[in-house]
Amino acid sequence: MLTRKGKYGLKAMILLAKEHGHGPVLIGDLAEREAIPKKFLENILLALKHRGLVHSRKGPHGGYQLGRTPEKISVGEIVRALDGPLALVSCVSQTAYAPCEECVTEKDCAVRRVFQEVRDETARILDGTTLATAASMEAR
Amino acid sequence: MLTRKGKYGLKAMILLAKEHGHGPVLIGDLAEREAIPKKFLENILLALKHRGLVHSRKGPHGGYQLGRTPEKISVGEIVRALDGPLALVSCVSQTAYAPCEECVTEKDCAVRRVFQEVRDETARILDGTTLATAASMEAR
DNA sequence: CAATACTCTACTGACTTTGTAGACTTTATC
DNA sequence: GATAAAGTCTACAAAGTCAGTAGAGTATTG
Repeated sequence: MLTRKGKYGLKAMILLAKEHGHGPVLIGDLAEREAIPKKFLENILLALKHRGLVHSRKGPHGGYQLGRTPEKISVGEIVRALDGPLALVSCVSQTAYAPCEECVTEKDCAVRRVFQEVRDETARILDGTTLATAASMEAR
Repeated sequence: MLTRKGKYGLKAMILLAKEHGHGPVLIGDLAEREAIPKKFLENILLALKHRGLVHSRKGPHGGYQLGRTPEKISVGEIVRALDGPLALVSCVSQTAYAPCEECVTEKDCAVRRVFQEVRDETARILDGTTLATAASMEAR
């Protein structure tokens, strides 16, 4: 499941993509426009900031902006930053590989092979979709 | 994430597929061969039984067998039975659709569109892989 | 300096996951 | 029909995760 954290984060990032080039947006504005609890969104944006996906400015006229242009930020990056690896089993994760404890024969584990394919397709879609694409899907 | 329940269930089912036609297999044997806690596996097999994916026989010479031939049971069915819907967001689930509470404009929600595609690909792979295929991936 | 706005850590309640316990039912065999 | 084998079912518990809140701290503008 995509957690609320991930969903909220994606929605906020898409909104920031739409506002890209128009100066920083306040957490409060983001929270209100997307109906996200403000304090929760603070945590989310902070995590995104630590990954360099957003930049922030404090003080009056502060707020958040995308860390890169919308064309250069993928949905996959955001999901990984907030919800962790895309892989459904750790033994097929690219970003957080870990062998299954009990799995002796990883090489020919059918579960692994099938979920490797799922991961690859998921990554293809999510890493192939940028914020620019996502933003353009929505009516203004 | 695929839960342990799902992973254990898949492994047990693949083993049952390999043993298909050779009579019932004991829970204890399944548990030992796949290093699954026996009591936990009981619950898992029970859930699979309630979905008709396995048949059981009590008493001496009892045990579990597949409810259908390995060609007619998909990995997707097993995952759904044990871990629930494949969709990462409820608003794109085929088996358990539910609109996002906060989402006003479902029609042009970019998150939804992207995860719709992910769900469809995931379902294509998992529903398209049968236990027969999975079993044949593994060396005997 | 005062107000604005982001930063960071820690906490909490609810829920889910991963098991375990134990009493019960059915079936085969002697 | 007694006995042992084996699955059935409900309930419980510990640990972990999720969703959200609290509050003190820091940087910036004017």
